Amino acid sequence: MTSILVVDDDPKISTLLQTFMEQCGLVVHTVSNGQACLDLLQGDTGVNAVVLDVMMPGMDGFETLRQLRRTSNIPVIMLTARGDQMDRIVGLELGADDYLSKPFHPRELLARLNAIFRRMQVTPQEGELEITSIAIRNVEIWPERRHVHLSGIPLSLTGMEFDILNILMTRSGRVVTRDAMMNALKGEDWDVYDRSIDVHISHIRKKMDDSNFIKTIRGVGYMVTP
Amino acid sequence: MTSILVVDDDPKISTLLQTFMEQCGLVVHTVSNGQACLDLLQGDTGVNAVVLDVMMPGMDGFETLRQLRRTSNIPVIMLTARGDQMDRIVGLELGADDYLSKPFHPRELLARLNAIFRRMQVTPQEGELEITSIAIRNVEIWPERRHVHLSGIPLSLTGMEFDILNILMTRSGRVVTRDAMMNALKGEDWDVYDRSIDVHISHIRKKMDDSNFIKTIRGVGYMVTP
DNA sequence: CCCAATCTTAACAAAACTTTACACAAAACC
DNA sequence: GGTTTTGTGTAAAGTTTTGTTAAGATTGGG
Repeated sequence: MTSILVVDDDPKISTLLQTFMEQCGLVVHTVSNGQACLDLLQGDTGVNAVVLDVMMPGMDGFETLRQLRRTSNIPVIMLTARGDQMDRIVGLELGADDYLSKPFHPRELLARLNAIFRRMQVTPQEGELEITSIAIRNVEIWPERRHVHLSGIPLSLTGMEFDILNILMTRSGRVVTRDAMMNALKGEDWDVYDRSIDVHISHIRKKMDDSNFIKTIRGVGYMVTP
Repeated sequence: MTSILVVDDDPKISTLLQTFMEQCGLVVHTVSNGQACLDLLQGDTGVNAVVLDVMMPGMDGFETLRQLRRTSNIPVIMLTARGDQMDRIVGLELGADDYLSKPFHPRELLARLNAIFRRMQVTPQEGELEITSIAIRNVEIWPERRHVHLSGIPLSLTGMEFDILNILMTRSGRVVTRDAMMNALKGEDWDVYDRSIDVHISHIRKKMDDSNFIKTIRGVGYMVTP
């Protein structure tokens, strides 16, 4: 029995999706805000996928996704304002599995859910492997433990430095923009001068005594190559 | 090594995607019609995903996908006319994994491919342990790592210099026009005075201490011969 | 409340990229 | 062949972006 959680503050959409999907044989739960979503998914609830609206009062969809991804890789489809390319890209970078632009036909949502389940080919619960460490070249990082080793020797980083290195290694092989970092590290409501990140990068490089591990992609951001 | 098949009758799009994705370390094949796509995928070709245009003369994308799905569940991203909701729904119901509306930025296609691979748990790192390089005469280049060796000695290039050398070596034996370079390196919306490339070429030649490795094709562009 | 560690901002230095300018070379023309 | 036209090589100046340092501002523990 496949179970879906719909997170949307607009009851019209929630009930529309609920009735439509229930007719198609799905179990549907609905909540109206991000916090409730996180709370609900905290335990082992048997939910197979989440449909998450971006625009919500209080904690928005991005923030919800960001926090959700700390502990879970449950499939998430995001509902974005129509045609907003930025929303889509941000969502995918934060780890969304798909998105859907409003307005949309419930039928299309269903098609996408099917596509995701077919792709996964395994029941969602099975696929949750916990990452203990990521190793790239002579650097190994334990995200949960917040430890880093450089050539096997512990490296002492401050909180922000660790977060930045962590996000770069987690997304190795892809460029991470300063904006993406700020979004992933704190919330949208973090208006920090971009250059603050440059300073942290500089400090990390100095502590690592290696200016090449983190590459500068001029005009875009930074990257770690696997 | 991740391998992609692009199916599109428009050579402009095919080459644009090919150059962009090759820059990103993917192996890209292109064919211009659905039948060729099916023929190519008949055997075990090691292709990891298909990018399929909907609107093609003869067998269109839907028919191609339908026949493909009889024997394969390889990931397929469809390219649809912009904003055509019906196309998207039909495509997803036929078993497409995602779609992308034209016009789109190659970067977004890449983001979606990554999303699909992540979902499939075929993480790029898994297949990319092997370092692939292109070696021509006394020059060896590692596109993913962004490293170059000249006669076995590391050569220090700036980002733009590397990109230019990389595209010339990736497409060795063929002339690359300045326009093609600008398209491949940045987006279509990059209005730079052509001569900027000449200056970079000049710098590369000086750093390599070799004016013959990159040949000038007067009135056309530049070329590296294997 | 004070101190110390950390984070942010500001300012300047350095690097990378683009544009300009002119010398030179190749092709086209007469 | 000599001249004009066109395209390229490259030094140098101009612009943008990033690196680095150091001075505030913030935070959290004692």
